Order: sequence, then structure tokens, then C-alpha cells
Amino acid sequence: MLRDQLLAQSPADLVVFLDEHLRSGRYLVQVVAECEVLYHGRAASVADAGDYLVMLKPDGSLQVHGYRGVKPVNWQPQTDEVWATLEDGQAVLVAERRSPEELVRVVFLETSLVQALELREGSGFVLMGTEAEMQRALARAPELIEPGLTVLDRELPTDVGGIDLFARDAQGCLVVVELKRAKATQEAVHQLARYVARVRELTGEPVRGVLAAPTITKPALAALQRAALAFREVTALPEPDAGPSQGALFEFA
Amino acid sequence: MLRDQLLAQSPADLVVFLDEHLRSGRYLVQVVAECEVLYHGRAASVADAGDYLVMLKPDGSLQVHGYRGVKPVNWQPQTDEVWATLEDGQAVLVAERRSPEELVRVVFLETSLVQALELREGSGFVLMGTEAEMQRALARAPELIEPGLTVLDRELPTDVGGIDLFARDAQGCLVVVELKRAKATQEAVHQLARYVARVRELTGEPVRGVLAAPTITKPALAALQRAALAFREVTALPEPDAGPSQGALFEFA
DNA sequence: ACATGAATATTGGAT
DNA sequence: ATCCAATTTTCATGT
Repeated sequence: MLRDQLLAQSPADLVVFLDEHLRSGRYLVQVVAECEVLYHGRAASVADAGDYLVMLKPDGSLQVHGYRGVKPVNWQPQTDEVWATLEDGQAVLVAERRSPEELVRVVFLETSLVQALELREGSGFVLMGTEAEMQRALARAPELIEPGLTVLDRELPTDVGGIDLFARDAQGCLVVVELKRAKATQEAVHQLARYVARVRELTGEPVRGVLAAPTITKPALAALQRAALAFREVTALPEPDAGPSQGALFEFA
Repeated sequence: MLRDQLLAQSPADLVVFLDEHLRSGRYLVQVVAECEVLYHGRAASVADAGDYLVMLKPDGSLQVHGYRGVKPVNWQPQTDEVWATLEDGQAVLVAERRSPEELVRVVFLETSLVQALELREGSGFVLMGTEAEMQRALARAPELIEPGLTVLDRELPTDVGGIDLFARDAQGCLVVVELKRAKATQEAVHQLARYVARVRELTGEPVRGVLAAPTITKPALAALQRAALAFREVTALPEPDAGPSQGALFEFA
């Protein structure tokens, strides 16, 4: 997978290396160097001279990593053009994209390492415990929310947003369900309240609101109760020691 | 900055290398390999055997990069423990964190490259064009929103969220301003409507609502007008050809 | 530790 | 191209 590598080369050599390996669009290129980074686009930033790891992927995406954090210091998703030039005896890398118009510029002051890697396209990847999965599972087994519930619609669009699950309860009352895969916050309560109010207006019927999530913040629970809405605990992933019914329900089919 | 590097070594050597260089907590370690990745925590995922670049930073954060995208395929922010072991003749890397309880497990099937880098702590970094900056600038020069406006408060907390700018207009009417550094969406309109309604309830006074952003989506503008709220164009960054007043206003002091 | 909200959010999906 | 909503969001900040 390692295709080529240079150690402590001259700026001119670095430019040639980058030029060659970026051109093909087949390599992931890394440069470890002391450098300065400028960004201008949706926002703008300046990073003073420091040690960074610059990663360029074959899709034109760029990221500049510091010594900590998952998030790069600077980055740029899928750019349209990437090139390297020699300016005043220094190697400079520029990545540009249109729409939005953005530019990242890296000046390499002292390069330690450059390398080109070839990563074959990844194979299978499966993610479990998403909100979409939760929604499918609860649509199939709405009794997990409450007994006697009938699901009328999923992702029902209204003029104030999409309702995750729209249902009718055992007594025939309309129910709006808002789902969260993680701890529900006040924002989720506001969303639910908005949907419930709108459905009441549109139908003239009484409407109940249920927030279904694995947990809820204390302030959110208070707001929920003030608004006469309900919380129902639902987990996105089966517990390690969950019973077979729960486990089976949320297993990936 | 490159401290150590191994090419195409045995699983046992890989484990030794990882063990040595992870222990100190001073190195950024990378492994380029064909590997499988398992994740279990807030969600769960499985990545089949494929080529990935695994990066471990000294803070315990982990990321597994594929051939495209800024976002890693798998990752883990600041873990509490990282270790490597030999299992059935294969090198295995595990990164674990408590709170939330999460685990990433990488099985290296065929390693191409391992290296340890030392990146000295970064120096100065300045970001311009944030919402906080916009807020400061507009609080100092509220006439950019409308003439005669007086700012009463910033980040004013209410029980339905924090109001970005709370003000009084030339006629003495209360004004709630919601700021967005990028294109405003319907969500911003909902937020603003909620604040305006709450302030009306609390004060009994008439209240105007203004959404200040560089642009707004078409549906959001429609919703804004239905709710009798106003849009005001405000840019987070000075235009390249902006006049001196605009430019000076938003310059980083 | 908990909660909130911004972000150059990124990314995928729907229209 | 636009717009919306999820995200293992991450991350900084305030309480």
C-alpha cells in the first residue's frame, strides 16, 4: 500500500513528489512538516508555523492534523483542484473548491516526511443503532411505545417539519412521536411541541405527543411536563444483556 | 518529526512497536494496513477487511481513515486506554473509553507501514467569521441591523433558549434578533418565533423578530413571512471588495 | 458531570 | 442545485 516515500527532501523535490502523486488521483498523500496554514472560505483562519500532518485523499479532500483531537485543525472536503508550487524557495500546497468558493494554502517550512499510499476502495461497512433503524423497529412493533398504538405514517411532512411517527392510540386519539437515538434535549421537546400544536390546528382533534429516546436531560423532562407531553424510554441498541425480544427487534436484518 | 518507522513487519513486531510508542503518550502513531474494524458504544459498526489508515494521537484519540472523505470511517475521541496484543497470531489494537462506554477494535490482517511521529504542540491559531464575532460586531454597531436600534442584552437566557441579541428599536419596540453565520434555515425561523412568542408572553409588550444572516433558504423566507418576522442580510466575513466600514467592522481586533 | 449550542460542521437523501 | 435532517457528530463553554 505504501507506494513512495521521501525523507527530509528539498522543497523542490517535495513539489515534484506532490505534483506527481496528486496528478493521478489514485494516492492518499501525507506530508509531515512544520508549516503554516491559511484558510479562506465560509470562514477564514490562520495557523502560525507549527508541526502538522497534512493528508490529501484521492477524492481531493484535505485535512491538516495537529497533535490532538479527532477534528483536523484545518480541512477541506472534496476540492476541485489541488496543486503544489515553489514560491520563494518554499513548497506551497493549495487546495481549492468552487461552491462554496474556498481555499486552503499550506506553506511547508521544514518537511520531515512525504509519502504516497494506495488504499483500495473499502468493502462492507454496517452501522447499527441509527435513528432510521429505531424508526423501522418501532413502526413494526409500536407496542414498545405503548400498547394498542397503530402507526399511521412515518416521516410525515408538515409545514413545520417531518413527524417521525404519526399514530393513533388505543382510545383513537392521535399521537405524534418524536424519536431520538441519543439523550433527548430541550430542542427535541420544542420540536415535538411544534408538531403537536400544528396537528391540532390542522385536524381539530385532540393530539398527544410522545418523545421516545433512551434518556432525557433533566431540563428537557421539566419542559416536557410543562407542555403536557410524555416521555417513553426506547433504546437504539440492544443492551448487552437484553432479553431475546428486545435483542431480536433491533438486530440488523 | 518522524521518530520510527517499520515496513511490512510481522504481527509480533507490530505489537511491540505499538506497545512501545503508545506507552509514552508522546507520539502520533499511524498504521497503514488491511484490517477489520469493530466499534461498539453509542452505536455499533462492523467494517469488513479493507485498506485503512489508522491514526492514534497522543491524547488517546483514534481515527480510521478510508480512501475518501474528511470524516474517518471509524473513530474515537480521547480514549482512556489504548493497547495492542497478539491474538491467534494477529495484531489487534483496542481503544477504550468510559463515559460513554465505548470500544474500537482493529484487527490487522496485513500491515504495510507503521510509523511514530512527534508533533510539537501547535502555536497560534486564529479563526475569523464565527457567530460569536458577528455578535460582538453587531452589538457594537447595531445600526447594521437597523437604524436606531439599541442593544439591551446578548445571549439572554430564557426558558426556551438563549436570545442572541435583545434590543429596542427607534420606536421603543422590543426586538429579538437571531443570528446565523451561514444560510438560515427553517430551524432558525422556528427558534426566532419561539423566542418572540415567549418574550411577548413575559412582557405583554409588542415584540418584533429579526433573523440576521448572510442568506436564507427559500422555504425559510416563506415561513418567516408567514410568521410576520423579518430578515436582515448580515455577513460574517467582510467581502473581498467590501467598503472600509464593513471591512473594519468585522476585522479581527 | 451535565447541559447547551456552534461548527469552515460533514454527509447522505429527497425534491 | 437546494434543502433538510441525522450524526458514534466533535468541541468549547458554562453551571
